[in-house]
Amino acid sequence: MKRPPTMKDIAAELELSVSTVARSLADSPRISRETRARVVSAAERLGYVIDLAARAMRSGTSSIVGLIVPDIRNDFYSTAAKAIADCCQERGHQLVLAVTDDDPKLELEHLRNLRSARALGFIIIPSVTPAQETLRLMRATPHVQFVRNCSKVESDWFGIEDGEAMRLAARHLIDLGHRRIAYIGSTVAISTGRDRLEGFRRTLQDAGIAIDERLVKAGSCDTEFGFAAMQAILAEPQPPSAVVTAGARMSIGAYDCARASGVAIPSALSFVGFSDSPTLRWCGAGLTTIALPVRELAMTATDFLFRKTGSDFKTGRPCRVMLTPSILKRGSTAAPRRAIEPV
Amino acid sequence: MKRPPTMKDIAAELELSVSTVARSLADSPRISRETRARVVSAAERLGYVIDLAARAMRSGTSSIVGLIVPDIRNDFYSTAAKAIADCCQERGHQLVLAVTDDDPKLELEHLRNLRSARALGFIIIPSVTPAQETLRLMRATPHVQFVRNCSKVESDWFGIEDGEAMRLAARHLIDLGHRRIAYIGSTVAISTGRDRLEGFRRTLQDAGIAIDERLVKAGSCDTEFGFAAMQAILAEPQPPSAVVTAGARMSIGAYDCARASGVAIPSALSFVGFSDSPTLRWCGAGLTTIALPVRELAMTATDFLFRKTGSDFKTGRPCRVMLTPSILKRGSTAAPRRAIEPV
DNA sequence: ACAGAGCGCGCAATCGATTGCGCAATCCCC
DNA sequence: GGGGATTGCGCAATCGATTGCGCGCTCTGT
Repeated sequence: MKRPPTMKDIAAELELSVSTVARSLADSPRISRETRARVVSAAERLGYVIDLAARAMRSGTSSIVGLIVPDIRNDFYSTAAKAIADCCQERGHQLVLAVTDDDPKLELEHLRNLRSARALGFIIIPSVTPAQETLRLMRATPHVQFVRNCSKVESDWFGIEDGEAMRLAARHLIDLGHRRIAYIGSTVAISTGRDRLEGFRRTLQDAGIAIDERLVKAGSCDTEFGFAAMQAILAEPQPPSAVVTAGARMSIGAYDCARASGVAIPSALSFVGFSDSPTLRWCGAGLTTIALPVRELAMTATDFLFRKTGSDFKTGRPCRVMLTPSILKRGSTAAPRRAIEPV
Repeated sequence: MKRPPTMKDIAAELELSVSTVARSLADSPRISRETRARVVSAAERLGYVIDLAARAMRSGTSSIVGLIVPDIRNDFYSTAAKAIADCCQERGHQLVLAVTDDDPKLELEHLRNLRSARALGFIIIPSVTPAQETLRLMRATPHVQFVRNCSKVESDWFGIEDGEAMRLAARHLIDLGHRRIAYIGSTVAISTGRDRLEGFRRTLQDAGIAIDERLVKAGSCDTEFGFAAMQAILAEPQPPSAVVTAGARMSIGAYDCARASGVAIPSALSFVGFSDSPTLRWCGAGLTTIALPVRELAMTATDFLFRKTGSDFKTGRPCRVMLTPSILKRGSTAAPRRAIEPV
């Protein structure tokens, strides 16, 4: 519990001034080789570690990087968190984890905290409806938006080709012979929800398939919604032969509901999940799913944030990076029982 | 990017001294009601937020809490992280996430960083073989050990009844009629690995069942080991009729291997998983698994850490809290094909 | 041998919040 | 009405690292 030694302690030990100690540890050229060596050795011996608070105060900004996520239990975000943590660790930054539960109030509070901590910058998956002040704070601090994009703030955005993801899913089902395909996704209030649904619609349209709006469910991002949506879809007089999901959590809920309802997958219903994790391979004969290059995306975003906060950064138009998802074809999709001829 | 306003700005605005501003915001009784109100309103108007670095410097300790985990993608740890993040958020602390990958070097580096940041304390799931300096740093900072216990440091420890967990698993299988039961767990170099194996052994012994050491696999904590261990077990001339796993990651790997090998679960092999997550319910007819009260445990541990760092804390003997796991009986366990009579 | 150049190091201010001490004004009571 | 008590606020130091400036010493060239 005793305080770690400071530069003052080292200076006293060696009968030097604090300035000299500071310059030695900073590798300043104005210090003789010998003195530097003595200082470095004494620092090590005494167990000196720099006081980040003092440095932050002096420099006006800390080495803290914020990560603002709706849900850390979500495999998608925890994978991203791991990648981001790795990047931060490499560069000697502290990663502050802020979980919002998609609650704008919590989100704002976390943003305020990060501002209090004079965070160097942050990576944010914006909540569905950020508060006004949240937007202001975002504009006032270097940051990147991750996956979701809140267009009310002009920021750099690192996302996935959401439309393409759904095109892959829908195309796969269409190729298998499905014509009546349901969609369960997140609200169109978020960019990702909008783009995914858009991609789904377009693909079906391009294939000349009419969309039954009763089979299109877009709502909240949680497991419960997925469950309820699937329930509603199964209760339709003319249930679909396939379902596409467009969100990791709701995908889980939807699949859970289908299983609980005794629907045979894939013989009675083909199911395309969203996002990937080791456990998903277990579902029945494995889950056909949309895989996202999460780690790559997260590392790209973090690197960019660091470059941006660096001194040599020229600010230009907001950067926009989109990585392409892929589809993992496994056992939860198959041709429909009776292939229906295209209309 | 412009600096947030400071107390000095507020003081200038109101033609007061910085001291008065500070005392007003700190709700000191030595300030008139009117002045306090003016200060508070000006602070709000200017968008003042306290500079945590300055406060940390003055007080000698920041409001940062460290969370040192081997793997944030593990559902067990991410659930704990969520609970801990919630606690921190409630109390206005920043949670710094440090992922070690069970690498002692990374672990040490993170500990050094937290010391640099003058962290208030930390919650650590110790790596398998912490470095000497890691132990020293642990002793020098308030912390609690979570789940795993490194007995080389006398700390407060919040864990689960590991022996009891395995007793539940083994007992369940024995009651179903199994007599040849394999064990796949983590290395006995960690406390949890030791205690779990111990619990497994004792339960079988108590039931008068001899243990075939060829069916006992204890190794690293990862998915790969689980896979390999299961492979080895299935290759035995006399394979078991049931398997108990004692770790979330290796449980996944083991199950994966069994499936890949075409072993029918539960008819040819009963399988007890470890830890729980929404997706686990999907495996075949659902996975029988050991459920751990993660959230409760994490919140208890965090609360304790806060109490410990508080001023009114009387230090006594290290605290030791053990919560009890439960077993979720689902579809991956059943009676063996031919019940074997007890020896 | 002397002036100027260059090297090595210390002084002191700074960042923002906090706090012990002190000063002035008002108040109370007898 | 006067002395002590109380109230309301400012001064200045402090935490630890960083940095512009300057001082003294050594070295070099002529």
